Amino acid sequence: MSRRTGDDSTTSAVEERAARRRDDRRAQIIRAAKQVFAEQGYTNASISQIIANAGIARGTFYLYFDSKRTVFDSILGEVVEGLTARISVIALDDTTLSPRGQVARNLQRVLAFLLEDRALSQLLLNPGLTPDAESAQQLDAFYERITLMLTASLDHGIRMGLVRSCDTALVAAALLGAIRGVTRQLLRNDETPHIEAVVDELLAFGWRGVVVEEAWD
Amino acid sequence: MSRRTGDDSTTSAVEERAARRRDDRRAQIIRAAKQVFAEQGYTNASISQIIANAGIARGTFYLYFDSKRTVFDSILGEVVEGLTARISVIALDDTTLSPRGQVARNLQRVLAFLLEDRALSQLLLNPGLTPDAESAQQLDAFYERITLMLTASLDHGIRMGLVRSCDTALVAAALLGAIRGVTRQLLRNDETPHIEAVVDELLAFGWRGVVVEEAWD
Amino acid sequence: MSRRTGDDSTTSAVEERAARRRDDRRAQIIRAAKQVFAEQGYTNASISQIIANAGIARGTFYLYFDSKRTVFDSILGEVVEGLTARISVIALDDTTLSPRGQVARNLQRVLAFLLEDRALSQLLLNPGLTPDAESAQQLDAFYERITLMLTASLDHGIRMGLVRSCDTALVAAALLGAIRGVTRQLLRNDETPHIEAVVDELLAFGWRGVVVEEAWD
Amino acid sequence: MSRRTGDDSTTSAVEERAARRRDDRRAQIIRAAKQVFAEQGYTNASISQIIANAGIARGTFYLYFDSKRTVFDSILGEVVEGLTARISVIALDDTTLSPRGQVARNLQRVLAFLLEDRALSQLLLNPGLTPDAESAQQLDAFYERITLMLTASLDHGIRMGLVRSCDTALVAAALLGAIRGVTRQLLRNDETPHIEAVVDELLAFGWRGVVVEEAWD
DNA sequence: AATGAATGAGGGTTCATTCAT
DNA sequence: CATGAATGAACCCTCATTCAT
Repeated sequence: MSRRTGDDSTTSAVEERAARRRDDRRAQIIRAAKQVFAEQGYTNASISQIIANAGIARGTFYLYFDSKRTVFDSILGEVVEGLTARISVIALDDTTLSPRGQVARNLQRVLAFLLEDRALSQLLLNPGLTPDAESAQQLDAFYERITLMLTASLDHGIRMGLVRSCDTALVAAALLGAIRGVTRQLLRNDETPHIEAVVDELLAFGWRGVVVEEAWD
Repeated sequence: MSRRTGDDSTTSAVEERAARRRDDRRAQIIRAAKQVFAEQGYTNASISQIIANAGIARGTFYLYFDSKRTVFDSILGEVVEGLTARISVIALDDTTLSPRGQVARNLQRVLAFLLEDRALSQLLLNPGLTPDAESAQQLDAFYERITLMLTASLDHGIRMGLVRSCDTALVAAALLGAIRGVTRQLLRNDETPHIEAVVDELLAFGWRGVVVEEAWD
Repeated sequence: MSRRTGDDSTTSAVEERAARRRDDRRAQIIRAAKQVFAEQGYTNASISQIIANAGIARGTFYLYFDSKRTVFDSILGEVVEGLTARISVIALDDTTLSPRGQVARNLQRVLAFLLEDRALSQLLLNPGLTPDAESAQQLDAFYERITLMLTASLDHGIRMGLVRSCDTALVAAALLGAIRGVTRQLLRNDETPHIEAVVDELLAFGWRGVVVEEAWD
Repeated sequence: MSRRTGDDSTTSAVEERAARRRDDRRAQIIRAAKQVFAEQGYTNASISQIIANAGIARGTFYLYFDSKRTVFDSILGEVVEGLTARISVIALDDTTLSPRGQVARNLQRVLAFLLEDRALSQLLLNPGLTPDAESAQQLDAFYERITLMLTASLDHGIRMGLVRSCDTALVAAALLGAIRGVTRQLLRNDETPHIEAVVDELLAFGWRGVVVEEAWD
């Protein structure tokens, strides 16, 4: 069905522009939807609000997304993916950056990502804004993954004599909770904070809580 | 909406029985609604589900509550009130129980309360399950109150030389987050945990993170 | 959920009246829907038209039927069932009524049934008014059944020496078509016809065809 | 909408080619639409299906037809016209072909036309596949015309002593119905039948009915 | 006090039609 | 000529709320 009459074999300029416009529209809708979902939650949000927010007609929405649910899943996928991409596993044998430095870098990237798109963060922090139990589980699964990573790190740290002996699963939950709590706090205030300072403070809090003192710094 | 508090002496036995029946019904509906709200969130929950769960007729529901919203607010009020009642301000001059002991007692009471009614806890932990932004703010306000209490305590601790110097607002947010994180974890597992052990672990985590080491037991 | 307090074990008068009212409503909706479907066809018909025709509110419709489709199926089932019940197999050994008489009786009952509810008949005569191919096949299956019955009768008649040798399947289709054609004609005219006369004429046509024997080849 | 009929001499070759291309496109769309309408009925059919079937873009459709309705009317007109052209009035004074032969020839032409384009025939046989009551009446009017022709022929035949005395309107309806019934049957089966044999059988049925004369009353 | 049939505003979605490119 | 993105009216259905019994 695509035409191309006397053109060279690569994508023509016209097609390129069309593709860009299409992506723009999609992004525009996602932006609008994200905001509405973050404010109202999935169920309460209405297509009417989304399209009003995006400044498009009812039918246009369905040109870019199959359903209300589809946009939401797109958004949720985006945030989970975005975060996952910003977290790298701590390497204890890294000679260029200390474990604590690596954690700091992870935190910095994550916080920067979250503060950049507050609506997205609201969705991430509130599993209840989600369409249904199934969707909430997608988020839960993400958090579970993080918690397991943290638990494993703590376990490893204990074996290395760097971390004091403790119920690592519980402490991991507490650590993740602390990060979420601080993030929530940051989002509440409108001014963008000095991320490095926040990370330092957060690390100081976490470190002094879990470490065996003699073994560190 | 509940009658009789001052209870003038003319109340007959008949009236008393009627009032008790009324309160029972109310409680029955609240119980049913709480469960449905916790599972589905406010918007997704339907009156149909609530009355089916309560085993009453549609009209009966509206005999006891003005609207769907009203039940929810009742429930939310109940949980906030219940928690507030279980938290007492730390008294540094208390000679019978150390500050740490007082915090432990608070935590124990709060966790016991939450684990006792899991549906309630879900609502508390997920502001997104709430009817709207306004209602979510009621919860936020509660958390804000707790955070301010914690901040004040930390500030006081710093002045007394018990707590290391830090961004107390941020650390307070982290502490509250840690508690929420652990609670969430506890609710996920079905088995009821040994609360004292959890509190010990949580305290150890928080303490070692915020204290000036030399100054404490 | 059903109550009954101090009542006898059988259905109470109240319940009976409620059941009757319920059936009345259902019938009222079916009546309205039948008319709309007959005039517009399934797809073109709208719930708005049906409820306007029935004089009820939107929600009320869904109190009695799960969906637009459900009403339609109810109606289609009713007509197929009604017709099937009015057709009895011809018994050649019946001593009280000749085969031709039996056919006449069948035709009379069928025509009377159809003329009694013209909307129903429209649906029966026009498979195209149906929701989809699947639903149309339900009708087709009915006609197929009738055609097979006719074919079998003709085959039997040939073996008995009563019917001239012919392509019975084709003649059966012609016979059924003739009946449908006449019915269509009757429905077009508003006045209710003298059914017996119609049946006589139809039978004469089927039996003997149209010619005056002596005058032809 | 189609240009050039009187065809003034100034038409250039270029214009001619353009006109032909235009007609081709039109035919292509009609072909696609016919199929979709026959399968789904007017209302169920969507422009999307038609253009997908025709392999053209959305806008192109509206370059050739004003609306969905317009294509349908074109198609309906085509079939009615095609049939009308294939039916010639019976001439009793024709010395080269007997009346029965003339009827046979009519039937052959009609059946051949219908079997040639099954989609068209579906539309013809199912007034319910039509946009609305108004459109259905166009079809009805066609059938009415045929019925009147048949009635007139029968009346004439009676006056000539060739046809037995009967309710000619009713018998005409039966005859037309028989033809439609047989056609429907032929369309159901996929294999193309031997038309002459069918016509013979159909004529025999109409002429003589189904009985073996000696065996009855 | 209790019931449940009835209501109608509002939800998500589809689709014939238009128009800038 | 041809395209396909954009439009918005209209569709089917849900559900909080009311009210006669």
